[in-house]
Amino acid sequence: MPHTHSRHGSSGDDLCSTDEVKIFKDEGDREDEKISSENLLVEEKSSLIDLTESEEKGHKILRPDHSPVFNKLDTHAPSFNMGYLVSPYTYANGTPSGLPVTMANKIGLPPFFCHNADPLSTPPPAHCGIPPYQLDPKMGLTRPALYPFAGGQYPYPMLSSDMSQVASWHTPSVYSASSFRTPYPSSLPINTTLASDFPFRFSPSLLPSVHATSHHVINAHTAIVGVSSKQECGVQDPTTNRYPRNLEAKHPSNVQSNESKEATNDKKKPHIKKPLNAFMLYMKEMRAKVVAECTLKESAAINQILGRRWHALGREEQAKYYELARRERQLHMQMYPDWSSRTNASRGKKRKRKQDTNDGGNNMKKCRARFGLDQQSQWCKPCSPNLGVISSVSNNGSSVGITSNAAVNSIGVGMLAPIVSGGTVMLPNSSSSSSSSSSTSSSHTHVQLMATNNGNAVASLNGITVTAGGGGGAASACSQQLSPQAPPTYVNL
DNA sequence: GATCCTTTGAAGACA
DNA sequence: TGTCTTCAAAGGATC
Repeated sequence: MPHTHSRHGSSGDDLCSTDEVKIFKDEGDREDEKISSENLLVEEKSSLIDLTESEEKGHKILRPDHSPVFNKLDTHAPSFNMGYLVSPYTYANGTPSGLPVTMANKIGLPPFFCHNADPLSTPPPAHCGIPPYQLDPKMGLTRPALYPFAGGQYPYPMLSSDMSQVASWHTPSVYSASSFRTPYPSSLPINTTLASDFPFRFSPSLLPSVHATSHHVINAHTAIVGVSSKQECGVQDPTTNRYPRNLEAKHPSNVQSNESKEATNDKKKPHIKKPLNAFMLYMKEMRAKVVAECTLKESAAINQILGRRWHALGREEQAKYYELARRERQLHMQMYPDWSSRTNASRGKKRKRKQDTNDGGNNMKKCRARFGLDQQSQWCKPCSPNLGVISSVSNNGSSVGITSNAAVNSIGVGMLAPIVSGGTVMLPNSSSSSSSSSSTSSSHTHVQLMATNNGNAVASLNGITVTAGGGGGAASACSQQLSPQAPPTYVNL
């Protein structure tokens, strides 16, 4: 069987040496619990995989609970332990702004603040693409009228009481069916043990009814997809002079005679996608949240955030995704015993240019070059951890995306704040500048926001007033603010 | 319309 | 054995 591997995660560990991720503390004493995956040795990660692989190879290790994974997750601690979960702000009606971190921990709350203030709305599963925001193709991420507050206080608690609602839909969905595709055909036999152990990628119709809970809002997306135009027969790679690996008859002498025939055959063959690895599963789950938290829409930027968060994820949390991925592979292997990644290795003409660092189309690289940042830098952040950047006004002119180095280091997202004259929003300071104190206020920086008539944003941080030009959210500071008229302004926090 | 970008992990190919 | 490459997802950007 092709599903054996001899490698364990490598690139991620490499990143650990360069990718700075600050470990934030909760208000409580959860410091000890926070085990960053960056601290994981390669051997440790390997052990995670080895453990599951040993099971995969038939050495079924006795585990106390093989119930659906998402059930287990209901009780575990949140994935991220950030110290700035608690908003010091109040609602417009003056009620306390949200749950304390400790409570958030108890309910398995992710460390994300959520703009969705509608307590009646149930955020959709990540894959549904319906974030609790209105996504206007022109205006970008928008929200329903959210600025009815008075007095200029930032009305969006980083963690509102409504977050319990968020928790209710987020936490179970970590491994819930709603978060993952259902790639396997119902006609294929399913090992019942496995199926019961791995329900999240089966639709209710594909599984015994016992799994068809109300939580399992299944996306009908399947791993078997029609052959798209991308999936053409392999061509010789001009850079490597290689021929696709999955087509044995791709030698030039055979290509001409077999090309059209195989192309026809390939088009008839359903494309069986690779099972998702742990990180992919994590991304699929978390993407919608990241999109909702900030103004980002570009997947590349979002993936950078998710990559950071993945590294910041505790070992235990990661292990669950590794386990999930292992089951994905296991099930995939059962469903498609003849399939191997080799099958998909030559889907199209797509050949990456990873080694080409002079790619002029890379906005991040452009931005780095413009601001003299090294290649490891992300988000146009300056090198100093004590610097921050106010990015830009969002497209609808009613909010401003703010990102600081601290925010990037901690959660990797920009903050979206409404522009109000005299409005205030807080940026989380970096862990280096925040003590272990439980005082929330000591770990945040107050930012005064003001609107201007020309669509720019004026923000005042600790008495320093800066102006940022129009554009998008935090990521847009990179992708859109390349105009010399409106460079991002860095300020000391 | 195809490809790129960006991330991590899995796995095959190759030296 | 180690290195390289591709593909999984995602969607805006670019060609």
